[in-house]
Formats: sequence, C-alpha cells, structure tokens
Amino acid sequence: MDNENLQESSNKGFSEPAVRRLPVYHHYLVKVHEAGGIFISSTQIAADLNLVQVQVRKDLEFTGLEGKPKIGYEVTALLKAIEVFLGWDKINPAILAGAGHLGNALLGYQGFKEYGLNIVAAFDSDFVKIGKLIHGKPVYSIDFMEKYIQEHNTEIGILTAPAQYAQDLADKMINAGIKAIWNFAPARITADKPDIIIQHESLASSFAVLSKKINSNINK
Amino acid sequence: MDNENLQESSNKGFSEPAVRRLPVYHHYLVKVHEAGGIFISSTQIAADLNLVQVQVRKDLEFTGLEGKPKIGYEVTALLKAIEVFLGWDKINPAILAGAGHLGNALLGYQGFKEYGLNIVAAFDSDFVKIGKLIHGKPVYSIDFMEKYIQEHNTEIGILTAPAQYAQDLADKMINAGIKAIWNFAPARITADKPDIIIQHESLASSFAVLSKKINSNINK
DNA sequence: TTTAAATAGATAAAATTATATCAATATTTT
DNA sequence: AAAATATTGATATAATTTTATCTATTTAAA
Repeated sequence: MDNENLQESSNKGFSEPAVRRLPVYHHYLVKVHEAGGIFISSTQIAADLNLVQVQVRKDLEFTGLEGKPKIGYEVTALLKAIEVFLGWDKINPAILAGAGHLGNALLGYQGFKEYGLNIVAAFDSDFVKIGKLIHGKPVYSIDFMEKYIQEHNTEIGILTAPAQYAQDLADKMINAGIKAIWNFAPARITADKPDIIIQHESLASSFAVLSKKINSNINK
Repeated sequence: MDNENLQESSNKGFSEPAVRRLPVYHHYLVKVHEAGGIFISSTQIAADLNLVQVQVRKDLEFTGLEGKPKIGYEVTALLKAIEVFLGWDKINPAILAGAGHLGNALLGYQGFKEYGLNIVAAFDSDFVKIGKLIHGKPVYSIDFMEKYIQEHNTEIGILTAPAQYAQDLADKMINAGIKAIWNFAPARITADKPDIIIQHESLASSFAVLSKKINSNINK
C-alpha cells in the first residue's frame, strides 16, 4: 500500500502526539519485560499508565506490529517495534553546545543510551572547561565546533547555551552540516536552510501549562 | 461530575497548544519591549517567529486583550495580559526533590523568576548535599520534605529524582498537600487524590519526535 | 466440541486544533 | 476629505487527534 503521498502535512505518516506517547509505553514495557512478562494487552497498558485503552491500541498500530486477540502483544517484539519505528535501533551521534548546568546534566544522563543517542563531544567558550572531560565527554572550544561537525559528519546538535547565543550557534551548526537541532535555550531559533529539523524543548512552555492549570483550578 | 476526576480533567477555557505557545510570544515581546517597541502586530510576530499569522492572533485572543486594526497590540499590555492569563503575575513557591545534575540545573536557572516560579528548597538523600546550599537554595534531608510542605503550604513540587523513587516521592508530596507536580523523572507517575495536576517533562518524548523526523527524512 | 469472554483491528463519530476568508475599522496616503 | 491599506475580530472550513462502537478472532472454560 502506498500511503506515502497522503498530504503535505509536516509529519508524514505519523502523529506527533502518538510519537510522544511511544517512549512512555517503551519505558513501561522495559519494566514489564524485566518482571518476566511475555505478553501484554493494551487494556493492561492503559490501566497501568492511566490512559484510554483505544488510544494505546491506536498508538501501537503505528509501529506496524500485530497483536493477538485475547492475548495482546509480545513484549520483546513490541519493544523492538517501537525502537525501530522511532529510529532508536540506530546509534545517533550528537554534539552539544553550551556546557553549563543543563549541558552538564545532559552529558551525564545515562538514559540517552536507550534511545540510541550518543553525545560524543561538548563545546563551550569557557577556558576553564575547555580541554577537560565532563562525565567522560570531551569539552572543546566552541571555535572548533564547525570543523568537528564537518569532520565527523555529526547530524544532531544539542543547544544548551544561553538564549543570546542560541541563533548564532544554530547557524554555525546548520552551516557545518547539522541536520537536526534539539534546542534547550529559551529562545526560538530558525533555520534558513530547508529540511532542517528543530525541536524546541521549552521549560517555559511546560511550566505555562502547569501554571495555567493551577490557576484555572483556583478560579473554578 | 463523576467521570471528571478519573482522567486528567479537560482543559476548560483554554487550549493546551495555545498555552504552550504563549511563553514563546512572551519571550519575544520582552525583546521587542527592550528594543523600544510600543506596538506589535500579529503579522510581525508571526513573521519573526516563523508561525502563521492567524494562529498568533487566535492564541493572543485567549488573553482577552484587544488590539487595534492597522496597529496591533500594545507591547506592555500584551506582556501583562499573557502573564495574568498564565498566572505568572503571582509568586509560585515550589520545592524540588532530587538534587542531582538536573535538579542542580533547575535550582540555578534564573529564568524561572520571569514565570513567577520560585524554588524555595531542595530535598535529597545524599548526606554530602544535605545542609549545604545549591545556587543559594538550601538542601534538606528528604525525610523532612513532607513536614516542610505542610508547614509552608507549598503547592508545587518539582521531581528530579531517579525513576525508581519517583512514585514514592510523588505520593509523599501529594500526601503532604502538594497540588501540582512537575515531573522530570523518566517514569509515569500517578495520583490517587483527585485534582492533582501532574505535568510530565519527558526528554524521551521530545527526543522521540526528533528521532522520528530524522528517520522519516532519510526514508523519503 | 461448544460456548463464553477478552481483545485486536476496523470503522465511525466527536472533539480539538489549525487554517482560511471576510467584514469592520483605524491609519496613512492621495 | 476621500481612497487605499493593513490589521483585527468574527465566522467558516479543514485537518488532526481522541474517543466510541462494532466485528472477527483467539483462547479458555463448560
């Protein structure tokens, strides 16, 4: 079936909300697997994760894996299917710009291995940090970033620098050949080149939802 | 209504995607204001932020502020309107559980002031950290957390502990009277009590979108 | 072997979110 | 003072996402 050329929607062939939920299932399934579970039903997943059963079933449909009526899905097969669907079965090398507190936290985060994300180097302008290791990852001068990206064909850039440097660093990354930027800086960055993927990770946006909900609760 | 408090209650009077975009406008407007801008149009905002003009207009409508045809919105009034709508005009004290790398980064993040978020204390089980200050914020033993919450009537809890402790810490927070939990732990937590707001901040979900987009680009 | 129950998959409907269009209006230009 | 224009607010439409329902299938129990 050729559902490749559906519409000119930004996300071809997948729903972003569903993709955001898949890691939640993945994390849950790892625990089920560790506990010795062989099969799992969408009903069980939904019950344990406080979700609606139909939604779980719909989401898992994206991975292409088929389940068995009355039984459910095979846990290891489902884990693998999610990983393949998300591209987590491949190793994705990434560089990080801005080795401050947040950059530090990301450099030390062990969970990334599970997603195939491997931060290979960090870049900063602070001479105290340059030349040292942070959580085993080398920190180089920000001036070498472009050269590094070009020489290593790195495709993912993680931006954890202060807001005022974000766009400039993004431009440098894109210029050097970066394909996707995961932006933690509290600034909206844009790409001139087409097909550059920019994923904004905004604490402010997340807190806004929380803050608004608290406020609405008070007022009701 | 009875079926209201099983699932996360529906968002009355606001759209979550719109609420997530408001801080983006806010950050942009601060810069416009600093640059001396008095009025701003949705057309201009959309152009600068790479968004669609109608969406910007629709989003700003939520704040209740009226603009002027041919002119736009008054910058300071719009900033204020967004802050009031999101509840950022009030001071929101919060406690943080888990003073690891990420907790450290959040404790030191100056931007929170802008959102009215004030982390007043951190809690950890590491004796090396207990009794010390991190970025000027006191770190107490995790055993004192519940007492602290009760005595200070703290409403917001930030969870930056490892996944395996997340649910237990959440239970303790909720038990002590916390109204909203901002969860950074890579684990789905649930609340028994109704009307507890849980905001999941998942690196995995965010990276999944990035990873899926990279993968889809390669395959096209 | 037959029947009942649980569950996946398919289809449909509802709700939410995004985008398009148009009339009214304030400002600028002629 | 009139005309042109940019922009808002309102209304309408489209797309996406969520939720509901129905049917077929597999397993387990009678």
